[in-house]
Amino acid sequence: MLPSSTVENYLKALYQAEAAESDQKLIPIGQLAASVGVVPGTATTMVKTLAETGLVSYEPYTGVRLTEAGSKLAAVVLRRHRLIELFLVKVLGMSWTEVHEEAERLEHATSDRLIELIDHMLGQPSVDPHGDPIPGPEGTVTSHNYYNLLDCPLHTPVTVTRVTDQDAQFLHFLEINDLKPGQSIEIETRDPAADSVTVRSKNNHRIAIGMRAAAKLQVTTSNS
Amino acid sequence: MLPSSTVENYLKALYQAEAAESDQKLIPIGQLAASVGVVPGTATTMVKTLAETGLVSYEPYTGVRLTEAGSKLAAVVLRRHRLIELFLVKVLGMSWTEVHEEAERLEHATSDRLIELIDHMLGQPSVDPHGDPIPGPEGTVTSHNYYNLLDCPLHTPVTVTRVTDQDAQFLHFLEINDLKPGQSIEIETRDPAADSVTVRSKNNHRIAIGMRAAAKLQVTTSNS
DNA sequence: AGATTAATTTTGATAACTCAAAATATAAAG
DNA sequence: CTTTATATTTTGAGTTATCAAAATTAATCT
Repeated sequence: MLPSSTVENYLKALYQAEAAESDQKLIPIGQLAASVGVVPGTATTMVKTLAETGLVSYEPYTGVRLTEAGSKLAAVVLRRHRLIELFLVKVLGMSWTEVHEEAERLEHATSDRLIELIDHMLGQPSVDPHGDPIPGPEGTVTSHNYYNLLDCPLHTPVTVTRVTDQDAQFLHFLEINDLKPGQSIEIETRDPAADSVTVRSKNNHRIAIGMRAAAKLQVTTSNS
Repeated sequence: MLPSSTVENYLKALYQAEAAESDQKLIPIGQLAASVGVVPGTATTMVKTLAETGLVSYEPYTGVRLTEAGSKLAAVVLRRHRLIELFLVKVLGMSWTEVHEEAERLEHATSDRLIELIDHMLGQPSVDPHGDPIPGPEGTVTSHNYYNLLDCPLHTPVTVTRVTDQDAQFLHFLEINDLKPGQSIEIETRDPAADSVTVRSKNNHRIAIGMRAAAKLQVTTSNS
């Protein structure tokens, strides 16, 4: 039986939560519920059926974790999502700030066939417009460990390579401030007390962003 | 409230049933149920709620008809479906024989925005790969009245312009016999007793097809 | 008209997903 | 080590869409 889009969304949320916590601890139900957008009770019920299907392992009052099978399925959904995003940007000329919503619906309606055609047309890309890695057809991911604006070296040119937030407002903010993936920037100051990071971007423009936002911008140095 | 894909499918089925019957009579519930793929009782229930929403008018034991609103919505769904089909063929290189299934799912997951981008990229086309007319953004259709292989003139070159069946097997049959839309053909014989129509296609190939199939092939003469 | 047949509607159940709010378990704080 | 706060689970109920099968209506055929 093929999974409903609801199931796909739960798995995807778990996959991303697990990826965010680099260690392999359980995801609490409340967090899962919040990111899927349901009340906690609903998530509990759903998780129990996912556990019966063998897609997650569940420890009551403690949390959930994807099984091998669940993780693979989630990766396939993310593959669809990210290839669609890139396709919408590259082929249809949509803005990277708006493709997330669209992909969120399309990812549940595309056949494997179509996804592989898109993959081929795009030249088997490895990252989507936000710099998120695109899993392979079998759900294998090659994930890099980038710096973010909080731990990268100061006064050193770095390139924005990944943005770990899909909010259109935020992405738009990055766009108008030359902080899109691909752009070269340099950190000037980092002030935890002021909760602020000062960035020098293209054309020597200076912008201060909060540390919450800074953590969402991942960068690479020229030698990595 | 935006309509569920189930509702969209019911409306689409009704729209196409009404288009098939050129006169404006009611569509019997049984027929609707069959084309949506549910048992009649289910269709009855659904039709009653559609009637409450004002999308259809319903006469118990007699049949259903789309209202103005329902008709418009159905046309918008068909617009999505047909633009997607053409897009899949033109841009992604899929075969016209296989795009129907894919569009059947995608049509419920595409935003107006995306549809208009596709429309623009394709140059605001008027027909899909099967020759079906593409309704405008507001649900307006310009429908032609083509001949079909049962009533077109004999021994006269005609061009296949529309195929009113989405079955992949059938479409594949047409493809390998040079009967795709755009192809020029000529009717040689028509024999009701034998339930057979003989067609001469490109390269003087002759093929006999049943009248049931012949009725699904619409053609235009050179002067129309 | 009366009986048979065919289509339609109704009824009762089910599956998947959800919420609100009560009950319970765990963690934190005094 | 109790009390309090927080997170989780359970319970009861609602929505949408479906089917099987019984009941009803309409149509057809002597």
